[in-house]
Amino acid sequence: MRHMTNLRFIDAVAREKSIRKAAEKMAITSTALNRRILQVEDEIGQPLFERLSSGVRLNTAGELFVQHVRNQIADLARVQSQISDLTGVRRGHVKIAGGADVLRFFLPELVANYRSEHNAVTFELLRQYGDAAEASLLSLDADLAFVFAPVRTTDFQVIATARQTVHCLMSASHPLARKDVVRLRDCIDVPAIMPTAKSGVRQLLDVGQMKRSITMNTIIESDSFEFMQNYLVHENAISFQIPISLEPGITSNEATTAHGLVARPFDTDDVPAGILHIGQLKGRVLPVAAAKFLDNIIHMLGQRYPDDFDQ
Amino acid sequence: MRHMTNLRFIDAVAREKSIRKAAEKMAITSTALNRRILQVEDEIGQPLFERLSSGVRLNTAGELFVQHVRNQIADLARVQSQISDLTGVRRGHVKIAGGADVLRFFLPELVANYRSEHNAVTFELLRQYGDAAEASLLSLDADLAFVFAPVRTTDFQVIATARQTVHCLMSASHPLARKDVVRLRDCIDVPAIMPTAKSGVRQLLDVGQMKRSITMNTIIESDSFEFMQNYLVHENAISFQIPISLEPGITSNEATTAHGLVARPFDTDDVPAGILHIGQLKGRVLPVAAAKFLDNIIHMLGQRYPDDFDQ
DNA sequence: TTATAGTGATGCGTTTTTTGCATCACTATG
DNA sequence: CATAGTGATGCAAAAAACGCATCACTATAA
Repeated sequence: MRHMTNLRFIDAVAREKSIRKAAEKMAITSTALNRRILQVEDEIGQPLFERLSSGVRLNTAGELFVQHVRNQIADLARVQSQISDLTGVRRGHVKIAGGADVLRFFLPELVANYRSEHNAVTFELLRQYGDAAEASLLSLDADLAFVFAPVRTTDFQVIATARQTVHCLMSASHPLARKDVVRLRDCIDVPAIMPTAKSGVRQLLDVGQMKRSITMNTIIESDSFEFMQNYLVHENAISFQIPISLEPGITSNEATTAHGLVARPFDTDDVPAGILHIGQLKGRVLPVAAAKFLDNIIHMLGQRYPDDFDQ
Repeated sequence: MRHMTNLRFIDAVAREKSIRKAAEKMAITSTALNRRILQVEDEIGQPLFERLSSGVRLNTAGELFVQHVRNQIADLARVQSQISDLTGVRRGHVKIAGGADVLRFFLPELVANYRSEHNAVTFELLRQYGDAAEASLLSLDADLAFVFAPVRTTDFQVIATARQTVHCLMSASHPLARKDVVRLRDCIDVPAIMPTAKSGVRQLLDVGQMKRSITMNTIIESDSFEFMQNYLVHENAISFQIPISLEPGITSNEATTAHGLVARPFDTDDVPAGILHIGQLKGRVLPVAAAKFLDNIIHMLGQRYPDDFDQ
């Protein structure tokens, strides 16, 4: 859309904090871009950027204006998606922010299903935890976000929640695998691979350790599921995940997966269950594709966790 | 704002339902305007207007797009007003739709007060009743609306209400002027000047006439307060108004106004009191000036009708 | 039926705007 | 004090927008 170029340029400059860098990214000369910025500032009647020796920075007016610009860009996308939807072809681009948990099995399956029906819809998956995911909603870099504990509740509109019990992951031959429910005290001295501090699982585990005054034997900290999983094959350690990131079938009594791992839930008196929140920016009207995909998410969650699901 | 010209053009064409007429209004050649429209349609990927022999008309996609365009225009105005507000000078333009009732004394006083403090703020007063006022909110032709009975409650957000008892207006020498409260049966055969059918007062009177099975002696129907008032000086008739449109002091026992008229309330068992609603488009963030002016409206109503006011 | 007045679309030469190069003025950093 | 980075600006070339004249079409009225 032609009339948006100035707005996109301003957005780019705000992000890059440099006219020259933004110019390069937007494939235009810095001088042309500079003049466009000056022109807009002239029209507004006051500067939007502070000029520093190292580039530019938004001033207060600029902050207001850039928020407006991003709204406009997002709203245009929504309208275009609605208009496309009129002809029957659903087009659009859905941007989702979430932790590694949901990016592992849940979203790939869901996105693939959706795209098999609407192949003109494209997706963007941002691996971000908590704060960062919420910030992406606010800057309109994401349409939907998966968050464990929403912070900015004034901006974050919760659409649905799913209760997730922390599970203990280990080789099928591990002694703990014989239990139906794992207690935290069982894990003392057992070599443990901890998820990254930003993840929801880790925060729940920390709460549990505080409550029971237990310090687990952390040998490795990682945010890579591939690493954890492959490591457990070599050393008889334990790791932690929530159901949404577990391979299907891994919670059964027999190790049905190729690598011979099983998962057992923690007693929720020890490690509290986490509430996974699916949300959007409050008050925003989502593009058709994002709204429909959200419906799918909710449907899938309701189907998969009928007892721990809330809408 | 330069980047908005295309959008404003589209808005104009949608309103005028003719490219040539819109072109004239926007001070541009019809051919230039035509090409801009074609270009936008090309960018969107499908037409926004149907071409008729008598002009153009929005199609479904166009309806969606024009609503978006109007949102953008309004939102830009809001941001500009917010930015101006940063420097301390409050600029802006406030658009208010309401019946003749509120335009008579209430709004002039309020607007004058406001402008004495913020003289960079301009106003636009639209004389519209009910439906039309709500439609103006929706098309963003108005920021605020005064309405008696909101219809589209999904779009109309009520900010405050004021209960208004219908009053009977007459010469101080009229027999009815001796009563403190007027009953509908007192008005039988008394020559009456009725407000226009669209007004809230009229609808309340009609309810009363139905309820009591009374038909008043309507000799004149008008929506001009000036006419009514001046007529009552000549013939000993009665007319009807609500407090917000009454001259200050006219409800006192003595006729203190120059023309010697007094007002007496109806018994609300006969003619029900109307609820005047002040509202805005639901979900919309108003420009600074409009929001602040709304505060003043609410404050004034709360002060003037402390018992019949609700927020 | 024909004439007329209205509509939007289009080819083309002119005008206006935008762009890019070269360069200036300035400032942190080493 | 040199250097490498920043945004701003004069000027000529390129691109976009504009306005005139005109076409094709369609209701409406004579």
